[in-house]
Parts: sequence; structure tokens; C-alpha cells
Amino acid sequence: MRQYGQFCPLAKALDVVGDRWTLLIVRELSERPCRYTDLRDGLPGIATNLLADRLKSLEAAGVISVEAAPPPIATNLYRLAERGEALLPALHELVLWGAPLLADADETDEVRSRWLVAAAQAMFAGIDVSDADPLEVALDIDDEPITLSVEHGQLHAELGTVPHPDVRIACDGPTASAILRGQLHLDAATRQDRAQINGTRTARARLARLIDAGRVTPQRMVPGR
Amino acid sequence: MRQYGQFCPLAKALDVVGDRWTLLIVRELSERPCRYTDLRDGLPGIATNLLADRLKSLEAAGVISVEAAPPPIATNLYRLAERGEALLPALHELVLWGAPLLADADETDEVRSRWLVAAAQAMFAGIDVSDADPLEVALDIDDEPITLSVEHGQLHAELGTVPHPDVRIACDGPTASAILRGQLHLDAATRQDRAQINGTRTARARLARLIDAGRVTPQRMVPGR
DNA sequence: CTGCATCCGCTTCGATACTG
DNA sequence: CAGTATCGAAGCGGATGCAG
Repeated sequence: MRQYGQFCPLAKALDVVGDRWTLLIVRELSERPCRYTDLRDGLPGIATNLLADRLKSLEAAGVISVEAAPPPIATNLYRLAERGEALLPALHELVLWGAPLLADADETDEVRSRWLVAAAQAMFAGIDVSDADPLEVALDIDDEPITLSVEHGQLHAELGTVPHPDVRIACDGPTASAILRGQLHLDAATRQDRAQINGTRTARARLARLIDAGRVTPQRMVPGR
Repeated sequence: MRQYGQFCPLAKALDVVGDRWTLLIVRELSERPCRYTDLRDGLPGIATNLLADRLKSLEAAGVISVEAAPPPIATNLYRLAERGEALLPALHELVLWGAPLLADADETDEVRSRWLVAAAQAMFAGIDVSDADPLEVALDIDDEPITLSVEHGQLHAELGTVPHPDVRIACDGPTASAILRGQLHLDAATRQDRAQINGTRTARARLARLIDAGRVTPQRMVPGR
């Protein structure tokens, strides 16, 4: 990318990650290390040469690291370097800012449930749930399930499923997103037949309270953090 | 900009502010409302048609608002709308991430001291200085002075100067930046003749402590916030 | 199949000129 | 002052090729 040539930290940051696709690559790697093909699957529409270019620049900038397997069965693994991990707070703030825009997303948009993981992490990061009991929620979204869990006062979101969750929700990505953002109530989702929800009444109520806590937090109302 | 077409809050955010120059426009407006010319001055290198395009899209997206004066003396004023103010946390995180990159900035980079204001705000936002006494620091940077002040437990950075600061520092932009980032100690700056510093010894010491507090905070060490 | 490199049509960008 | 118009250059998107 062309550099801005400004003595400004924001401009310098954008010199590195301001390019098209670049932050989305970081998003992909924020969940797990990826092979080239994994990245391409998570970035529908990217030109393969662009992906290769971006990976090179990101490595040069120290944002990602590449782990090359020896010749016989070569599969490069791309992962966030320390400098890349340091981008996650910025990424989270952008996710929070962009979340409302999902309300009027296009029908034809690509959907990956793993994108919701980053969104959930951003929404629930810093939310105090220390008063909440442990809770496991399995979200069965198409073929890529994700898990929400409350453990010792922290709420986690991650890829994968668990055998015996307190609540299990089967739905598509947009529905899961609407539920997590507090736009669609659990009961309403069931009633409209957009989701199948299993779990005890109390567990479902605890999940509803969590969602409510994540929906709008004071720090998010005030721009100055 | 071409849309990503992904059902992902980050992608949606980048659909709006991911374009080249866009976040820098938000940076300019984060300090004060701007006329078109002010914006162009703060965005050296931008093509005027691009600026016009971006302003249109940003207004359409509700990020900025335009206040048009009546025909006789028409001077449009651009300012951040509510949705634009909500971008500041993300902008701050990017600023924090980009700050270390200033260490090896190019000599030919453009410099505006007002860019340091956004940087200082980001660095000191959330820093607890409730135990610090009120303090006013005037930074006389070329022709655009800025002020740091500690008032009722909050540290503020803003454009403009004050008549009787506790500490007054005259230097150029990069030097001020290096001092604020903790890369250049106040005494060293004086010794190397890069800055002229006035103020009592105790006031200077208090400033030094502030800078040290802003330099690295625990929350910034841990990526997950 | 993975991990790119190359080519090509098209869009966007950057620089300059010009107008109300 | 506040933009619009124009045009060459660069970057992007899509298709294809190809080595390990």
C-alpha cells in the first residue's frame, strides 16, 4: 500500500493494517492458526494473489508468523505474532461498532459462524459476570458449532462444541447473531421457528441475563471509553 | 468501496470506514469541527475529489454531519455525528497500536501537532491519575500549541495553549511525541537541546511520573483487554 | 490438494486543472 | 473557499497455470 507519510500513530497503524482485507486476515487468525486454504475459505471473494501479498506484508511487519513444515508434507501454518495479538483490542472495538450494521445485512452475505466467535468475544470482553454461575451454551450453527461458557467470572466464546451444555441452540448464523446482539429474544426465536432451543428454564433465563448484560454496557455508551 | 459481502461485524465496519483516508478524516474531526480546507490541511496528500467522495459516504453512513451556512457566506462545517463519536474507542486502540511505529518514522513525514492530541488522549484515556494534583502542561509545538492538563482525576489533551502552565515545553512534533511516549526523557531532551523546558522541578517531576504511567499500562500488555 | 505466480479487465486512486 | 472534471497510474478481482 501507498504510505500516508504522516507522523501520526493512526496513520502509521493504517500503513500496516489499513489495506483492504488485511484486518479480515487478522480476524481469521484471531481464532486459530490457519493454512492458506483455511484463510481463503474465511475470506470469500479475496483474490489469491492478494492473499499471498497481504500475508507477505503482514509477516514483514511482524503481525503474523509463518511456520513452515519440512518439504515432504509441506503445509505452512499462519498465526498471529505478538504484534498481531496486540491488534485484537482495536479489532474488538471495530467489531462493536460494526455490530449494529448487521441488523440490515444483505441476504446474500456470506456467513461463517466463526465470525460470530470474534463478535461474541468482543461483546462480552470486560463484562463482569463474576456473580454468574458456570454456564455452558452450545450454539449449533450449520456445520460449525461454537460454544459460550462462563467460567470463574469470565465469559468465553470459542469454536467447537461441548457434550452436555446447559443450553443448546440450533439455528443459522444470522439468527444466532441476532440473539447474541439482543435483537431477537430467545423465546421469540423459538416461536418464529428460527431456532430450536434446549435446556432448563433456569439455564435459559441465565443465558438471557447474560445477553442483556452484553447488549449495552455503560463504557460503550460513552465514546471516551 | 466495494463491499465485502460478509455477515460479520468487522467486515460491516470496514465497509463503512475501511476505505483509504476514511479513518484519518474521522481523526481530523475528533478534535474539532472542520471546514473543507481544514480537512485538506490535516490530510496532506489526499486528492480533493477523494475527500469530497469520502465526506459524502461518511455523511450517508451517519458518521459525520454537515452544517451548511446560508448562501451569502457559505462555509460548510463538518463534524462527527453520534455514530462517528462512537468510533473513537476503535480509533484510540489503533493509535495505541501504531504509536511504537513512530519510533522509526521517516524524516520527510508530515507533522501536525494536532495529531499528537489524539495520540495523547488515547494514551492517557483510562489512566488513573486521581492521586495526582492538578497540573497544566503547555506544549509549544511550532505554530500549533497543545495543552495537557490534569483536572479532578482525569488527564486531558486538547488544542490550544494556556497562559500560566506549570510546565512549558517548546519543541517540534517528533520530539514532543517521543517525550509523551516515554521514549525520550525530559532531561535528555533538554540536554540534547531538542526541547526548552520551563517549570519548577517538582512540576517537571510530576509530569515525568504521568508520562511513566501512560507509557505502559497493564491492560495494554494483555491483548484481550 | 496446497500455495502461490501470472495475466487481464476493471475500479479506484492521485495529481492537476478548472468552476461557482 | 468548496468543491467538480479529467486522465494516467496503481491496485483490485477473477480466471488460469503450475510446481511441490
